[in-house]
Amino acid sequence: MATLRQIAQKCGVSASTVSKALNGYSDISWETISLVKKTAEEMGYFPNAAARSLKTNKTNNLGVLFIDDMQSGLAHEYFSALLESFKAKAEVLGYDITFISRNLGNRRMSYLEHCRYRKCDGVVIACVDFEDSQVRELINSDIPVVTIDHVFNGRTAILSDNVKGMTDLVSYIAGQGHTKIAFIHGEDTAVTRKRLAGFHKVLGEKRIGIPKEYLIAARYHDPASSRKATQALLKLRDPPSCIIYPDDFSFIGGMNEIDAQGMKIPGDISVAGYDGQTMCQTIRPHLTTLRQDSRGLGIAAAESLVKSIENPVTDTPHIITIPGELLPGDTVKILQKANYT
Amino acid sequence: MATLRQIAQKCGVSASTVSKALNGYSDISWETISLVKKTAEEMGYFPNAAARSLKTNKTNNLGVLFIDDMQSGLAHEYFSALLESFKAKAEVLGYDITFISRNLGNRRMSYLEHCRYRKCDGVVIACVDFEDSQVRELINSDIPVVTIDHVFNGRTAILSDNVKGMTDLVSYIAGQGHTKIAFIHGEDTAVTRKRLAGFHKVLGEKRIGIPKEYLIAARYHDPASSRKATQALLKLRDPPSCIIYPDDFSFIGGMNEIDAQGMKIPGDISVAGYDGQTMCQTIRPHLTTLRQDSRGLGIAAAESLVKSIENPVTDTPHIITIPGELLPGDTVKILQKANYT
DNA sequence: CAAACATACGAAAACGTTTTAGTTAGTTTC
DNA sequence: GAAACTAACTAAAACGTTTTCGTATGTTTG
Repeated sequence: MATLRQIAQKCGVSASTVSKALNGYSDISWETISLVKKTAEEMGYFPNAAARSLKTNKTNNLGVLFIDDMQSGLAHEYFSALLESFKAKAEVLGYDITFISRNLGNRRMSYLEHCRYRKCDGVVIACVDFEDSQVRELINSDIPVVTIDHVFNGRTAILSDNVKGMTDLVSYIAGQGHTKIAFIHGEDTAVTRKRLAGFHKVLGEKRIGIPKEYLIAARYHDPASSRKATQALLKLRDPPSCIIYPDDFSFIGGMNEIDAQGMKIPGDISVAGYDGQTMCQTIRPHLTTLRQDSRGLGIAAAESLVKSIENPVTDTPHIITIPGELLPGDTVKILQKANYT
Repeated sequence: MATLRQIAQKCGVSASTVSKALNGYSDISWETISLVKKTAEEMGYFPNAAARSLKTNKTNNLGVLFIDDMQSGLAHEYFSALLESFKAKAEVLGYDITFISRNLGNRRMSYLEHCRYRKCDGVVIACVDFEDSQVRELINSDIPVVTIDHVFNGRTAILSDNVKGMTDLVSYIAGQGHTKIAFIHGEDTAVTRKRLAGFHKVLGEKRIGIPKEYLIAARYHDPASSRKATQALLKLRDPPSCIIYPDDFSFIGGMNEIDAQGMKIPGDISVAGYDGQTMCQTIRPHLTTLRQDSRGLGIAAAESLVKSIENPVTDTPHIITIPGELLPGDTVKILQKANYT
């Protein structure tokens, strides 16, 4: 690889001049600049990232902290799309990405240490146990951070609009005439609480009662867990006419149970998911669900993070909420068209 | 962050001594080593990756070249699992990973240039157009490379065993008494050719004829494309009793068509997929398919790549074939138990 | 006892940049 | 025509390591 010095030699100027010419300094003549740029191009010059970052303390590298242990990290379509779009946007903005983990080789290190070791200019955090002390250490550090689907004091956060999403979904279901709506929700997280809020809001406004048994917890992304919950719901003396699942994948577990009971969707029971996973929009019947704009989240995260890196003074922490989109699908039966209130 | 010099000062030795102590040189006394290590620990020392790699020309970074344009990169469960396991294994071996792309910021660069810019110690290439001239440039470079599911002259490759996989799958189907087996195969790639070879091998051995119309091309991972192919197959005067799809996701398209025709799986027609995607093992009926060990591929890739980086002399290019596993499922009807030959 | 050898350490150069603080030469200004 | 500017460049230090080649002791040898 060509170095600055080699270009300098070929152009008959000093290395500093070449550096300045390439970096747009104003005290270099136009002729020199164009000569240098041309030779650099010819020689296939690329700056040595290590040398540059050693000097500038900037790496043009963004850390990505997605789950660590356990599987579901990239398996979740929600997160793989998020990562994909984040990466794409980061690239456009001139940044590469590096996965942050708890240890490299036999060396044990904290997330923060890993970030410092690799000198990440900023970090995006998602899909992670936000109570973890190492995560908190990172969030409380001086490294620019953007979190996804979780808000921290004084930090920029990108949120999928779970309140509005759930509101839209439940409004739609109620609008089809359903009054006996059950919600199998996920574990107690910030996201879950938002969705519960949306759920209660709509039913409260419409004065639709919610029997305690209609709210039941399951694990996210775990069809077996949702199947069990479905079973419990179907056994009730007064079973719901519609079940909302924690996510599209979990719905599959419910579907299996419904099938096993010899019931039909949506003839005998209506269902809805949450996510907008491709697969569930491909199989029949199309699942009624709320598509989360995970690509939008990824893009917003990259933009926000880079902005906070490059304009540390003018940029102040903020919260961006990305709306989802109702996908009506075919799994919610029309009981009676309610008059829109 | 603490630097070597600060540790040196605290210990009353020179920077070189600290460096040597930390890197296990033999000309440092045991007492000094332990003193240095202790102080380094106390001061939370981590070597500056940039400085180190500037000097050693080693970054402990592996490049990952997965698809560039178009979506399906990480959406494919096959690739997301591959990436996940590759990353995990690489971490254990002391390497971080960096995505390689065609341009950073407004700068256009080739894959090779990106690798050089980031000084990747090695690169894994998968899920990419292997005919692309930039890909070939990278493969022909002096950077250690491991390719996935494609063999290049003089390069280490990790392959999912498509010949054996297809052989096992078709043997199983034929073993259930099927003689009219259609294969909707993907675009013409190395993988497709291997699967076709396996397909022909089994049917040839069993003296089962293959009408031309039973071999039909579709696009991988595209249910619409497979649906069309399915439609064509079902319209035949002598339609197959079993259809093999290019992959599990494509099967969904076929399923929709079969459904639309009012036919039942496997009562009226049998089907099989390829991949072993979680979703298709969760819905009912469980898809008969061949699970590819994508995690195994990722692990093998990381191990091979690191080995070739760290032992450049003893390591010679090789091909590793990772077997899959037949998942019998419920979508292939037993016509008559054939006697195993 | 001189010569040879070990042992434990340090000085200094080097990696390829960026950036500050000059330095030169030419041009205005009064 | 000296003083003050300006334009265009360069020298050199610095970033934090690694590594080669010394050097200063002390210990064996023959």
